[in-house]
Amino acid sequence: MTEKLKYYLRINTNLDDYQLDTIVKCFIPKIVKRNTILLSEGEICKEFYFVNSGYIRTYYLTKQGHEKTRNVAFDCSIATSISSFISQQPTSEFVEVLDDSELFVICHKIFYQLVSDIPEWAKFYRTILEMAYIYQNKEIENLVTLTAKKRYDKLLKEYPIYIKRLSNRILASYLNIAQETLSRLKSK
Amino acid sequence: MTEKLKYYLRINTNLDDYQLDTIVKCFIPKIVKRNTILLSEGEICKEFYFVNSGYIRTYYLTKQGHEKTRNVAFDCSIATSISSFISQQPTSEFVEVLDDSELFVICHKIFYQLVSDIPEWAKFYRTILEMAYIYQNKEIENLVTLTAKKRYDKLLKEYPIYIKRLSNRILASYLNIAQETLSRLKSK
DNA sequence: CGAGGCCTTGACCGCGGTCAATGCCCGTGG
DNA sequence: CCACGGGCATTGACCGCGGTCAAGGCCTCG
Repeated sequence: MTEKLKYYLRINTNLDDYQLDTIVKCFIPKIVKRNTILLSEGEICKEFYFVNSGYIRTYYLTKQGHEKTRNVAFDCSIATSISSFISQQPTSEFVEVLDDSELFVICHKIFYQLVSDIPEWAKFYRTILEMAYIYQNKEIENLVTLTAKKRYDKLLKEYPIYIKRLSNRILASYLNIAQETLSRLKSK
Repeated sequence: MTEKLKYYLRINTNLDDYQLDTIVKCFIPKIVKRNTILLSEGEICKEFYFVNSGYIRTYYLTKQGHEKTRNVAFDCSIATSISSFISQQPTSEFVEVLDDSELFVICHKIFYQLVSDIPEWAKFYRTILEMAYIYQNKEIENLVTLTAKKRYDKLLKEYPIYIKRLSNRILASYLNIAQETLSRLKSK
């Protein structure tokens, strides 16, 4: 059951087999039903997820009650409310399971224990941060330079999986446009 | 001349005096005139700056030729085109000096040498990444949840230095609004 | 003194949001 | 098995925020 997690770590780190085993043991499997909320606004994020199957998203709510999806993690990838996980301050995000999913969970304390104890894991953590930074950087660039239509076209071209697997409601909130606008964009 | 840099490192790291000296020696002073471009779109970012006096910004150009300011580093803070510095891929950003400034520069190679050699520096680097992530995260939240006026009001309240020290042209591009709109917002 | 950059103000307008009505799909319970 | 209700998608009408374009004034610097 831990094959995907092991595979993921093997290709993203230089951990040796012994370390790999140690680390994998720190992850606890968690079976969750679709629509489960793993973390709510105001809570402190204590968990870091590896998505074994299914997929999950992070989003926040505007004052007007609109959802803004910031990230979607499909299977064989990682996710959490990074800001809160880092800072251990209350999050403004929700983490939600979008389909019946199998997750592996590592808690904040053990995660950072590994960062202190295993240099190669510290390096992996650094890489996560670097990638997360670059991802957000692109996201900002898209938001401030592209129209709604161009953001849609770009996503369709670069990451069609988002368009295939997400409902219009969530896809729209990910692209930061109204659901009605997305519907109109698609019908062209 | 290196007092501010030393002070900055002392309060942001746990480096001992010997390490501090080693590191400070890796920074090279650089005096630059206002409007100097330190890095242009398409180049690979090789330098990391500490702003001793003056201030610098990063921005990019849209297809329509509009500037979008993403970051301003005032004195006693750090700056670079982080995405490109991390990835060593061509940047989409410009780094520009906004006033006659004194900088300390450390090059990419030595920076990462220190990351490998001095664990405490690796930790400092991690903290930079964490802070940069959180900063961008807030920026996205502001962009997708607030109107132009509210972004201005929030900046005025939380970081009035931006409004005081930046020209309207640059302030507008930082807030992601047209200069004319900013002018109208201010006159209320 | 002139040129160029910056700021302000007015007129205009289009992108995309809001509101509302309708249709569709699907899960649930009688 | 069908009836019903709720969530989601679509479409139309409307409109407002904020961008664009243009003109004019002011300041700075060569």
